[in-house]
Order: sequence, then C-alpha cells, then structure tokens
Amino acid sequence: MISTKGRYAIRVLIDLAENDSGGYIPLKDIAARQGISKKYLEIIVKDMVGGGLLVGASGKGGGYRLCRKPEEYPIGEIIELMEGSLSSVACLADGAAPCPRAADCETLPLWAEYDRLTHDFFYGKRLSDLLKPGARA
Amino acid sequence: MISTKGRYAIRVLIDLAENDSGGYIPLKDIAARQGISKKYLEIIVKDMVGGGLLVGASGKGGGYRLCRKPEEYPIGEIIELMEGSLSSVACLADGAAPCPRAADCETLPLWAEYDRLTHDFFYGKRLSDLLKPGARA
DNA sequence: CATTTGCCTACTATGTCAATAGGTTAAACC
DNA sequence: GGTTTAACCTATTGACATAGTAGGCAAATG
Repeated sequence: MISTKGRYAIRVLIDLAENDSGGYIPLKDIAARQGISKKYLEIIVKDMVGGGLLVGASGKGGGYRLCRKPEEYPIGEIIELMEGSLSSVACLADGAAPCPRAADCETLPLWAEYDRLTHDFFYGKRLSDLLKPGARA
Repeated sequence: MISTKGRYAIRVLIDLAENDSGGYIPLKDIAARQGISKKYLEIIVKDMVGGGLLVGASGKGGGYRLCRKPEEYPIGEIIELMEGSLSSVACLADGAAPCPRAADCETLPLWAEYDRLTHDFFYGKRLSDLLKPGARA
C-alpha cells in the first residue's frame, strides 16, 4: 500500500504546480490548503528536496518551488523516492538480498510481471496528467 | 507490498496442487517442502479454510486438500482474502470510511485506475497458471 | 535586529508483521 | 480403549514501520 508519504508528496507537487506564480511558496500555505500538518510535511518535503523533486529557499520570501516542468515529473519517480521501492514483494525490492529460492520459485514470475506492469503504469503518468484542466500553464 | 501471508498462501496452494494424490496432505509435509515454519502456516491455512480456499481434516490421515480445481482459483481472490484488500491506498480499501476529500481529490482517479489494473491482473491469473508444466493433472 | 521561513535532531504512540508457545479437540489405527 | 497423528485455538512476543509531535538552529529579507 502507498503510504501517506507518497500520497502527500504528490499532493504537494500538485499544489505547487497549480499555485505557481514564479516565486517560492511557503510550506505553511501548502499545509493549510491541503489540510496536512506542516510539521509532518517538513519531513516529506525534505526527502523531496534530497531526491531532486523540488528546491527550497530559507528566510523571508522563501518556501518551495518545482524545479522542472510538470510534464517532466513521472509519478513513478515520486512514489519510488518516497516509498523506497515500487515493488510488490520484498524479494524484488530495490536493496533486497537475492532470495535463495529465486531460481525455482514458482511465484516469482508472477510478481515480476506485476512489477513491470506497475512500473510502466506509474512511469507512464506525469504530474501534468493530474492537474486540474483549468490550472495555469 | 504483498506480505508473507499472501505469498505463503499461494505457495501452499501450489504445493497442494502439485502433490495431490487424492487424499489429505498434512501441514507438516507442506512446511517441510516449502521451508516455512509449521506453526506460522497454521495461522495462514486457518484463514484459507475460513475463506473457502481449502478444507482440513483432523486426526490420523488428516491434513488439507484443495476444494476446487486449480483453474478455479483466481490469484486475486487469494491475495484479497489474505491481505484484506488488493487496494493500493487506504481510502479505497474494502472496509474504509469514505474520504471527505474524495469529491475533488486530484489523485483519487490515479489510484482508482491503478486498482482496476491490479484487480484485472490478479483476477486474470489462476492457480493453474503457476503450476510446473510437468505437474500432475 | 526582528521576522519569516527552511532545516535538523530527537522522541513517541500506535499498529502490523512474522512468528513462537502451549494446550485442546478430533479422527484413525492397533 | 489407548496411542498416535494431526488439525484447531488462544495468547504472547520482538522487531519494525507509520504517522505524526516538539523544540530549537540557520539563513535570508526588510
């Protein structure tokens, strides 16, 4: 299951895209609009900055800003960053130790096929696909 | 992520299908073949009996047995039973309270579409699709 | 220098996961 | 009828993840 980290991250990006006016947007505003604890969002945006999804600026007039165009954010990248992996099973997750049963595991191909499906689905979707039709360019 | 409950349940069904000789198969044998703790498997098979995936028989000569033909077990049903839900997000899970943001949530359609994809994928696969080619009828 | 805002470490409550432990009932075999 | 085999049942545990909270430091603006 996708946790709040991944889901909130996407909502933050949507919020930034739809309220973009060229400058930085303070987290306080995002938290208020989205109805999410600002303190909790801090943790999430920190990871997003670290992962190159957005940039932050301290001080008065500071806040956060997208660092790409909305169509250059694959949803899969966002989820993968926040959840650690898109994989459906532990033995196929990113940093997982190889399973000793892998060679003759009868279920592995099933999970692998599903993982491909998932990967293709979420990398086929972009942030721009989630924005309201009337959202500013 | 699919937990051990769901993954082991599928392996139990595969084991029962591939070692079917008409009678009941004791859990001890399945545990030994699969390299899974028998005690832990007890919990899992109990849920499987409750969910109508297999039948158990106590006493000498007892054990477990499939109660359908392998092609009549959709993988989706197994996972749904063991994991509680196939859904990717809490707000679309089976017994979930409806989310107050649902009406204008910009991410909900994404999760809903992915859930449909997942559902179709796992209900399109059957236990019979996972058996070794040489497995007995 | 005061205000705004991001950034950082630490802490906590709750719940789930993956088992383990030990006992009770049920059926079959001799 | 007792012994064996096996399912069935309740309870408990350690480890870890989730979803936050709390408080203070650093940086930039005016």
